[in-house]
Amino acid sequence: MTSRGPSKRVRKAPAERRHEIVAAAAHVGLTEGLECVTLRRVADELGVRPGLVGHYFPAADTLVAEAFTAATMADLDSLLPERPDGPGGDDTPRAVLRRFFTLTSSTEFDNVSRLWLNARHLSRYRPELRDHVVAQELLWCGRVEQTITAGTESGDFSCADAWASALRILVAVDGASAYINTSADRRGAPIVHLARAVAETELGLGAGELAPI
Amino acid sequence: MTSRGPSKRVRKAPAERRHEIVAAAAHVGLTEGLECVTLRRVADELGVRPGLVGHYFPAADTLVAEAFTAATMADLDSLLPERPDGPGGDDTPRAVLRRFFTLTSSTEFDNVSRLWLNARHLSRYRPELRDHVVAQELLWCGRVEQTITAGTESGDFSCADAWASALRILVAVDGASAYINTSADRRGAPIVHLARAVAETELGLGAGELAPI
DNA sequence: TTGCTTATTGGTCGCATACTCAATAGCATT
DNA sequence: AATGCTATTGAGTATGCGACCAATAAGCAA
Repeated sequence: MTSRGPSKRVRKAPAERRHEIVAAAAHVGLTEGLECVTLRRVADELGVRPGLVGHYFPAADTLVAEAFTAATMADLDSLLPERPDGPGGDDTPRAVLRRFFTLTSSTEFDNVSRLWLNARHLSRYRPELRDHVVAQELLWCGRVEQTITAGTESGDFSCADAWASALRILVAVDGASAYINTSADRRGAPIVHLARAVAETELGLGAGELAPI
Repeated sequence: MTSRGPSKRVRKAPAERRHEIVAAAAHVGLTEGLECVTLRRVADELGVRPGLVGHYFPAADTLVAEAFTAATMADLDSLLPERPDGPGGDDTPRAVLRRFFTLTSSTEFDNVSRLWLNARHLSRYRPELRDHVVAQELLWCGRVEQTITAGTESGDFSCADAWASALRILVAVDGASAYINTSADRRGAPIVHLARAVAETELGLGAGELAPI
């Protein structure tokens, strides 16, 4: 059980404490939504007083923005490894994309879909968050582009403009996940595979070549 | 100029007042976001006291939900007329879709894109709004399906499953509009035409056949 | 004109948020 | 063991929200 009374105060190095706060904020944002990333909610998560969180983040917007980046960065590397054939698995670009589409359409990814939807809307009001979201969008798109380029060079894919194709593939992914809070039960419907189909078209592959094995 | 002091109170028929409130809430939701649809904000818009709005909407969620429906219903009929060849223009299904893609990718549609993004996220927390969004999603999809079916019967389109195609087309539209608050400046990029390209593929048309004249 | 129904007001209450700042106490250094 | 730096607390301010309710007055009907 979590400690009830005012626990003995623990003094930590600023860098460590700050990192701890961002991690807690990322967890709250991922599971409950970025609107719930408040000084009080994050402080509760850590068992500290709200004032402490406010001390490290004089503007709450900064905490929300960093929470988003922390949460999405974690998924990025697992979904799209920086070097498709680097250490940690000699996956072919085709295998990487296959895994990408399998994971992004699984229910494990639902909270991540919610987070992106959340962040893209909240960016309307919070400029600092907006900057972080734009940066992540570019990062993800670049990572997909890397994978496509690698596949084109190895002869697996046939693609004239890797960046444009990456853009279109991500549009399809984001479109499919837009309904996560409303008509998510329609997932079994044709929309789940739209992103995969778009990718196959973009990369000159036959239908089903990026489907899970 | 707007009246400053407490203007003489005006007494209206409940039905009229209620409709007026929903219209004002829809305007606020469309231009400033559904989070700004509060009892106070809507009351200001109308020049009445917040208590009055609260009287007509004992639960604020209801007002937000109805505001969303009112705002989206207005666009639906202008974008996708119920009878493609009915009164008000003997447009062919092809012309209807052409206009649909032209309008949805114009900047005039930006606030509508923001509204949908807004509503789909907010549905996470507000069940009543969620119901309205789901209903609108079905309505829009059905309207696209109608147009596709009409085009298939007239021989303009070639489509096996009109409903599935309508779903995929809307996924592409929503995907393209997901970046409205973040990377909207990328609109000139290939993503704008993705939805149109998806539609052309789905309906067995050649590339560019749904492009603006 | 008088009276009555009820739409509308004005105020309050409880709760949650961000933000500020002096006071406190943990921990490393001396 | 004593000292000093500063991480941390606790309390307070200001703003905004939804919800509630008695008092008021607008406009219709008699």
